[in-house]
Parts: sequence; structure tokens; C-alpha cells
Amino acid sequence: MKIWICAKVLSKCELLFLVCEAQTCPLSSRWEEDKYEDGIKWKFLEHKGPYFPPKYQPLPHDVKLYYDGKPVKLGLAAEEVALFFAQMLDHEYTTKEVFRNNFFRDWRKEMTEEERVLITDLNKCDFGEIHAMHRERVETRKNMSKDEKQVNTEANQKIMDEYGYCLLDHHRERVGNFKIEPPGLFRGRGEHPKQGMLKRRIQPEDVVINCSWDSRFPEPPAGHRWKEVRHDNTVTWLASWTENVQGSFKYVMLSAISKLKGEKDWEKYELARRLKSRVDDIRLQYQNDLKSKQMVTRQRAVALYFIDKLALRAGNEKEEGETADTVGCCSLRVEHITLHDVLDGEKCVVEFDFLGKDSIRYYNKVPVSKRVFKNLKLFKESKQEGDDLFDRLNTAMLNKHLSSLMPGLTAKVFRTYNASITLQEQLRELTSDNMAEKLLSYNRANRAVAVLCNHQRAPPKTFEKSMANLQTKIESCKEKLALAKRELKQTKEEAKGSSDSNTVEKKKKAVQRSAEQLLRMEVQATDREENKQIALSTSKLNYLDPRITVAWCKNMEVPLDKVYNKSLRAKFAWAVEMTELDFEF
DNA sequence: AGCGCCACTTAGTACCATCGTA
DNA sequence: TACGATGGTACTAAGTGGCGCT
Repeated sequence: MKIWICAKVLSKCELLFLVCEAQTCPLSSRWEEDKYEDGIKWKFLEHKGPYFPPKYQPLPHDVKLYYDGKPVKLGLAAEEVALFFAQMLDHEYTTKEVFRNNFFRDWRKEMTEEERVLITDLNKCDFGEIHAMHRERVETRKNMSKDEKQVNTEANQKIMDEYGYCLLDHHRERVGNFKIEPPGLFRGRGEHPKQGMLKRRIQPEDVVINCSWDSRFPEPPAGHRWKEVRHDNTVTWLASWTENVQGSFKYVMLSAISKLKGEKDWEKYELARRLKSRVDDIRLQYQNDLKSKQMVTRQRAVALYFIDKLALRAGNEKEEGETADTVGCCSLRVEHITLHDVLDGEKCVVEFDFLGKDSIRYYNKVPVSKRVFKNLKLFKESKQEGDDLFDRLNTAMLNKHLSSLMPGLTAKVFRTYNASITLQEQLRELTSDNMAEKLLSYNRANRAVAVLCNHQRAPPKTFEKSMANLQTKIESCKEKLALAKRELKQTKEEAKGSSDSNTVEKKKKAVQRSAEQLLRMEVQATDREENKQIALSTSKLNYLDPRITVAWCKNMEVPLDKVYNKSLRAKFAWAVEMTELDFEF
């Protein structure tokens, strides 16, 4: 167990104290149990360990690789890796030079001496037969009967029952990712230099187990041992291993609906709310710092301005050649921004164009203050492509400065703060009375946040088609409405003088119904069009204080399940329970 | 200050179950 | 009943940031 030095204890306690102080609503029941002393995450932890993927099933004897036109029956190890490649043949990945080279290098490592001598050129390998077999298997699986699918579902349920839960401080909690990642070919995002490399099969001997010393330890699979069983209650993971492609750690952790994760999430939003009360001062300060004599301070001020105004990520340094070339704020290079004295009638425009996390492109044209603009010119001066824009700054320095302004403050808190405050403000502006329109308002507010945070998605493959479908429906609904209106008019005339108001009422209702239906569909069409390339889920899940949404739903009389699905409601159970009507972020 | 290690959050996509519709 | 669209979930990569060491 670690020994905690005083300075750290103080800062953490201070933060916790401030967080509790800032909290406006009382915590109820499950969320109310006392906190452990600093750094301790649990007192008791018991679980079944991770679930290992099934071992490799050899190919049927008649399915072979062909090399240079001749059939080759590979040994088990090489065959498994060949199957990984064959399975991906429909994917663009397998045509990429880097992917192919990495794959081939790693594949050859799995070959026997004999195979390695024979197979020296990937282009001479014909995976056709293996690929066809794979396609067939996929097809068979797709065509399984209901009963067969049911058998699968039940088997999965059994695995879930056994491995999907743990005992943490007397509570039964769901485990998030209890399955060990199966072997395969590494699929990085963007132009990843390691794409195609073999991701090794994880053995129990690679896995470290973390649990209570006085719990029933998980059993390793028969004939195996764990790498280690430790009892570290300053961390939350149940099992961990090192992944071979990047050498990074992988963890089995609790699910997002667990108490532990929920509390952490709540603390995150409380921290962001604390920023709300300090942000004016902080902005004033970095505006001032733009004039500093110190270059570092000015760079820090401009970076902070970007992080605050544009919700850029911090931008840690990355090891060159190990990952795709992506950047965040502090790692921006001179080629990522273009300065326009005037652009489209606006002065001092900064044009951003770079790849961010997951190699998602960030493109934006932003008018900035003269002072920021002048500084940027200065930072770019006498530098060339490839040079850091903020050459005197890194995320550690930035965060150190931020934490001196407010305990616990780091760059990412600005994203949480700006996302949540944007949602709250947008909801105030956009709200209307009809249910469909209310939901559109909510989605628009959500969308404003997603745009701010640059949360993108690939347009759904069926987008154009389903849009067209919706349009035809709208057209036919329009006709229906017109017809209903005509009928109403006619009925009205016929009913003149007579006392048949009943039929008129009926027709009126029909018109109203059609009109509502049409509106609903038109709203839906708008919503979907605006959403084409924007992912709402990421901000909903990670950036928007759920209490804003819960309070809005209560105030607007919108059922919560219209905006939060079951898992979101579970994840944000704390907010559902504690949020009052007058909650303000 | 800089680095490596570690733990944890944030991210997009592939896949799957379910639903409404032809 | 078969089908495609849709929403939800599983998966795992890719970030952030703290900490201890040199």
C-alpha cells in the first residue's frame, strides 16, 4: 500500500471539502454513505476475475491458404493470424501499405521456420478460401433461427451472471468490461503507424488481479496461474494486463452505473460548477496575461483562450511514430493555424485545421481579439512547418497554473464547464410548448454542445435513403391533411342549418391529427438533417451535467425517457434522485 | 523540468436486437 | 413473415493528468 504524503492529502481534502460545500442539494440514500480517507477507493472487493475468449478453433482441413497458386496448410499459430487478415479482407484497411507491412511482419513471426522460408511476399498470398469460409460463417450466423439465437443469448447471460458482477463494500456492482480483449489485428484510428500489427492473445499469466486480501480470490482457468494477485485499495480496477502493440495498460473496471463511478462523475460536475463561479476572474487574468512581458505567460494565455473559447483539448505531447499524428491545444503546430487579417469581412480571423483525438478533423474559422491575433503572429514568426506553435508551453505547466487559480482545475474542466453551461443557456432560449418541438429544442441545445466539442460521426450509411423515405411520407401526409381539410369544409357546409355538430367535430379532429402528424415528421426531418454528421451521445454521456437535463424535463413536463435511454438513466441515477426543479448548473 | 508509469475518462464505430412496415 | 431502419450496446482506442523519480 502506498504512503500518502502530506501535501497531497491536504490538497485532496481541501478539494473534497470545497466540492461538498459547493453542492446545493442533499445527497440521498445510496449516495450518502461516508467517504473513505483520502485515496482509498474501497474496503472490500471480491470478484470472479476476467472472462477469457474461447480458444482458437482450427480451420477445416479443406480450407487453405494459397501461396503463389499452391495450397499451403499452415500451422495453428500462423493459421489463426491468417484468419484475422482474411476476415478483414472486405475492409479498406487491408489495402493500406502500412497495415499490410505490419501485418506481414507480425504474421511471419508466428510462422514455423518452414513456413517462413516459403512465404516471403504478402502479394503472393491468396486468402480467398479462408475469406469465403468466413463469409459463409457470418451468413450462417445471420440466418440462425430464433431458438438458436435464444441459446446464444442464454449462454451470454450465464457468462454475465458469473463474471459481470462483483462485491464492493457490501454492494453488488456491475463490472464494465469483464471480457479479456480477444486477439486480432490492431486497428488504430487515422494514419496509425502500428495498424495491422498482431494484438496477442492474453493468457492468465499476463493478468494481474486486484481484490481484497480477505475475499475469495478469483480462480485462474484450469492449468493456469495469474501473473499476480494484489490488494491495492487505492485503485478501482479489478484486473489489468499490458497490451503488446502500444505497451499500454488495460483494465477491468466497474460499470458506469456503479456507485463508485457515479460519485466520481458527480464530483466532476461539481468541479465544473466551481469553475462557473471563478471563470470571470480567470478570464480577466488570461486577458491580462496576453500583454505579459514573459513569452511563456503569453503563450499560456493564448492557449487558455483557445481552451476556454473553443473547447480544445489540452494536447499532451505524444511519442512520434508511435501513434497517429494528432494534436490538441498545447501541441498545435504552426501549420495548423492560418492567420487572416481580414476574412469574409471579419477582422483577425484564425483558421484552424488539424486532426484531433481519434483523427477527427477540427476545422474552424474564428475571429479573435487583436491582442490574441498579434500574439499568434508573434508565435508563428521565424518558425517553420513542424514547429510547435506554443514552443514554451506544455500541458503540465498549463495545468499547474490552472490548479493555482482554483484547486482541482485542469484544462479538461473547461470542456465540461462550457458544455454544461451551453446546454443550460440554449435550453433557456430554445424552449417551446409542443412535445415534438420541445424535444427538437433539447436536441438543438445538445447539438450546440456537440458542435462546440467537435463531436462528429460518420454519416449513417443509410442516411440519404432514409431521408428520402421520410420526405415521401411527409408528402403523403400533406395530401392527407389537404383532403381532411376539404372534407371538413364540405361537412361544415352540409351541416349548416342542421344540428349535426358531431360530424363537424370529428372532421375537425381529423384535420388536427393530420396537422400534428405532419409537424412531427417535419420536425423529425429537420432534426435528422442537422444531425447528419454530429454525434450527440458523447456530450450527453461525458460532458453535460445530467441535473440540467433532469430539471429541464421536470420543468417542461417531458418524460425523462424521451431524452435519456435506460442506460443513461442508470448511469445518472444520482442526478435523477437528487435534482430539484430549481437546479441551476 | 522532464520523463516514464499508471489510472482513469472520453471517443467513434461495429454490431446486434428490436421495432414498425410492406 | 421478411425486411430494413433504428437505437442501444459492446468494444477498445485514444485521450488527460497525477505522481514519483532523476
